[in-house]
Amino acid sequence: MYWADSVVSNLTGDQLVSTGISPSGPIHVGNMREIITGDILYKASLDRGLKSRFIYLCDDLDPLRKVYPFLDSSYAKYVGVPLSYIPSPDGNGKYSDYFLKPFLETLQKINVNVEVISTTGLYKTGKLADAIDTAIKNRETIRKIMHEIAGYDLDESWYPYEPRCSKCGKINSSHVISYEYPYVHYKCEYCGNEGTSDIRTDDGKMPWRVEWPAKWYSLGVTIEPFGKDHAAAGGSYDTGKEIARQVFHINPPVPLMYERILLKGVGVMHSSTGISIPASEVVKFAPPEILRFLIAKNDPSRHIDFDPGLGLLNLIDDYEKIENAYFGLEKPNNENYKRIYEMSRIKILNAPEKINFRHIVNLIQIYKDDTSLLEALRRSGYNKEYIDQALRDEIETAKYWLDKYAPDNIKFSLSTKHIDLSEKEKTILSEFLNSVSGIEWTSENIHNVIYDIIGRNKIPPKDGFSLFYRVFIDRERGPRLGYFLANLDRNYVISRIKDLL
RNA sequence: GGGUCCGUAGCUCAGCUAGGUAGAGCGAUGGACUCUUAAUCCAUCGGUCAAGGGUUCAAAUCCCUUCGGACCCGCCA
Repeated sequence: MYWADSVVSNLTGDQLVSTGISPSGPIHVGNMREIITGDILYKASLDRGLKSRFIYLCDDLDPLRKVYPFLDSSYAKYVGVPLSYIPSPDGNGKYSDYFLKPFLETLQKINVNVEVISTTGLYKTGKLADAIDTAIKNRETIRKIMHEIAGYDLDESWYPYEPRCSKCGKINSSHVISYEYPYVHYKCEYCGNEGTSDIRTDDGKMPWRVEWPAKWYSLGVTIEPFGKDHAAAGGSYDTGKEIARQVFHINPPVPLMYERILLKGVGVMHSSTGISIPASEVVKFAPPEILRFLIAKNDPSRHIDFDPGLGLLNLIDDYEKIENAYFGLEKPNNENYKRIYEMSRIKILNAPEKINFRHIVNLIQIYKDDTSLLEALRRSGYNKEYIDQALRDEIETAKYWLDKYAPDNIKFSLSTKHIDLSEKEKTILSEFLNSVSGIEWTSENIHNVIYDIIGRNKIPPKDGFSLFYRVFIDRERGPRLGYFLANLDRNYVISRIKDLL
């Protein structure tokens, strides 16, 4: 059974799938596993006929942990201050929104319709006040759970609440002196300020290990995917589920641990080390369904090696295979192909997309203007009189990929360079000109003509083919020749050869 | 120290939450053919399912142990 269907197979009643990513920096491909896994679970739950919701909790009341490499040193003063209370690196609005915005735009593109909930907002509107009150009143129980399950040694003065200092703004520097609903009295160790927090607003927050089950409780979360870092023994899921049971008296959500996405040949992605690709970047160089596909087709417990270079083309081929199989045009290569396709596709189609990505990658290297590109596309089966938005997007995507991620050996450009030819080579090209004027301009015909000429002249095929590549793209190898020339205008081909003879 | 995942053909992996004849793609080999940004078609070869033990009429599949690999957690989330 498909992994997502398996997770929801025993559930009954209303479901709430919850995900969360901190907007402390650029949200990268690795983070996308959280949200897309959540989306797939949500869809699987709906497909099972369960009334379901899907939320993304944006942890924007979390403090800035440190001055990340992508921040300038002026951010030192904001370390410890919640992300929603720090100015954006570009000077407009909040820090958290700066990183959230491109992420949300990406979600649009990959058809993830999630309710975005700001954690700051949750606190501010008092939605977590009941949970905070309960947690504080049961702080002995929580302390015990933390000790027994996680090995934490929290002293008796510990409170499951971190006040936000009203003077310096830091949320991780105060200790609680006393609590009387709804007020927490604290002293800030950083600036010495003594103050009062109202738990009915965002004057402070619960520490993560308490906040997580508090969210389950306050929102009614029933399904939650999370990274393996939370899944270790004694980790936050372990303590969270006990706090859920003993303190909040609820059942913890069905967990789904997922592995990381690694960059092929590089390793784990970290915003801090610079080896990461922002999610907003991926949808610029890959069709949007491919990002979904990457995550939908792999079992969450398996890590994913993401290769934005040549591997991307193979991934796209793989997707096209599954799409074709879905429409009965090809034999499936995966027993879950139907579900994988349904979870990956961006919109429902009646037939597979016609234009192959590799094909576009080749065509845009030949045709630099829309008119000739459109002509070439129409020759290869595209049947609109204009370049529609979907095709336009695909072209832009392919261009961007070629420019930034494609390996050199698949790049080429039409050559106008003069090259010196031997007599033998001139003979071959002349014969080609003679044969080619009368044929139908198809890849097969062209290939046959060339093959015949090469054979007749008794030269090694390799040399014969590379001659044509030298003439047209100034390289020794290239795309399949018949296919390639068929995509060029016949008159162009003829005149280019004539120029050289 | 603890945890998760992985180990099945030369390679990448499927099969494992219904235990019932060991699978696919690629590669290799042979053949056809038009060397082609991973050409196409046909055929063949190829596995003690990491190892050991247990449960069972029956184990790649369930349980235990060991070995090897990757990753995660250890008071940050």
